[in-house]
Amino acid sequence: MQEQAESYDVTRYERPSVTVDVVIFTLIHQELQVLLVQRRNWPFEGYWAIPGGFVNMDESLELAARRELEEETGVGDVYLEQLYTFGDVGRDPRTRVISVAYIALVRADVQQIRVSEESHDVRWFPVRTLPEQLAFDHAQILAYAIGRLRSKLEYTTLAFQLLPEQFSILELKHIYEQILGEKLDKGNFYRKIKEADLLEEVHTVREERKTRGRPTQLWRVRRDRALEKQFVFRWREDRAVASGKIPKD
Amino acid sequence: MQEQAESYDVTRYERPSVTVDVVIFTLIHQELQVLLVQRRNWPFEGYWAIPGGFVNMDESLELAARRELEEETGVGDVYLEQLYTFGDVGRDPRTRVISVAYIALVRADVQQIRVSEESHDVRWFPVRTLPEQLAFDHAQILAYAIGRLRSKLEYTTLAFQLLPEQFSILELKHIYEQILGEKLDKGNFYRKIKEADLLEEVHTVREERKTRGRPTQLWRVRRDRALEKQFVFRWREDRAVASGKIPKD
DNA sequence: TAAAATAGTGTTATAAGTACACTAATTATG
DNA sequence: CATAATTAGTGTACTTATAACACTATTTTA
Repeated sequence: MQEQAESYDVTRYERPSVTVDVVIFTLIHQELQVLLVQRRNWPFEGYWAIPGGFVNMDESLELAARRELEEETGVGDVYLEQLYTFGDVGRDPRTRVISVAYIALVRADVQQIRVSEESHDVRWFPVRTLPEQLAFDHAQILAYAIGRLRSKLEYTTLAFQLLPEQFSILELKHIYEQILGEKLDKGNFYRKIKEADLLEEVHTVREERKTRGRPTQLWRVRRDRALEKQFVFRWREDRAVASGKIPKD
Repeated sequence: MQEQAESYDVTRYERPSVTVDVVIFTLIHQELQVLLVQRRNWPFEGYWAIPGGFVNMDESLELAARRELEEETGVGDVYLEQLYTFGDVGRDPRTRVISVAYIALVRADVQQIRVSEESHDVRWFPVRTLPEQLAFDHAQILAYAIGRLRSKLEYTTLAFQLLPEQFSILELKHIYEQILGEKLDKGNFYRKIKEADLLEEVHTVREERKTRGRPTQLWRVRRDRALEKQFVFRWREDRAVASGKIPKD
């Protein structure tokens, strides 16, 4: 109510609690996975939930999300994006809670997950085999997050956030297939990623080979192009995003 | 902080205030306009601002936005969509305020704006001639809203929310041009909107003519198709949305 | 030396978007 | 009644992106 302030009194109104929830994605075993915590206390004791926590008075929303992420995974420098704010009245049985949801993408090779005091357990779940019941309205949040990730992948370079520093083009293609949920043509994919001129060859080989066949060529993202904020590698040239609207509970 | 609740105490933490701000768009004189209120009190006294207000404990965020909208414009049944949540620490000098911003689209023929007690004035501003200084971080919110509107128009039927019940195809084209900021080909536009099979003819004529030329054919949106939630009329077949990220203050 | 895996190239077909010229219908006005 | 003006289209050619799929080339291990 920013146009009101006659005699502004901070304590005049009862206030909702504000939390941030962070949907943390990664890629393990070439599969898209999401981090969930198992609740130790009422309500929804024993249920899996999206990690989250209160916003402190002296930190921005994004900072709160980064802190929360750091507490759960020990990971600092990651891609983070605001998803949606969930604020229906009955979504938390304790009190009125408004939750600003974020998406985080962390690299497969750097997760260091911890179990906090408030949780029984912390685990990565493949998005294709999530627990049937989640705490609060977290199933809805998660579904929305996956949809957003899928659609954003089609017009951004977001996929690289999930890959290690060095990767092969077929691995990159595999990520796109995982998140888009469809097979892509190998030849077309090679052509397109080459045309984008976004990658540079890495001249080391991976490990001792055990399989036969031509060895995997490793690549990394060209620093100079990645820093151009304008540049994106689009798998499809242009594509619509899922509607910003969300289904009702 | 939904996974914590050892001995949950509602009063344990200091809480930020939560408001909704509603960026209200309409079309007047074939131009895209936005509703702003002029603040009567400190801070930013005399500055123009996006209308908004506190979220009550017993209403959802969307309901709060609808209430706020109704209070400022008297309009009830409109398109409403959550835009983004702004929560930086210093954005309101009075106290910590987290603001969930919404976009509303109202029809040009139904605005009944009122001046509330807290405002000097309420006015529609063409988006091309906005006040130079806005209150708080509202310039940023507004810029983000216009960008979102522009990109969503390309893959939804959203434009119809701005038109009166009856309209001509050239008027529809004009809206698309206004919001997209580019000229569109007349022939291609006719072809495309006809193919979509979304409109039905209205057999009344508009008013007494004063200009010569073939009279304007009026149309309205077909009820049966508009209700299919899946259906959208895309101006371009597919198009990317502006990044969900927002520039820092 | 053959099999297997990566790393490509070539070609064709389809569809969507763009640009622009052109036709047709209907009205007011001199 | 002729003409200008305005709405309402149609026709067509060009370009580009996507998709499908066959084919070649390279480099390794067994």
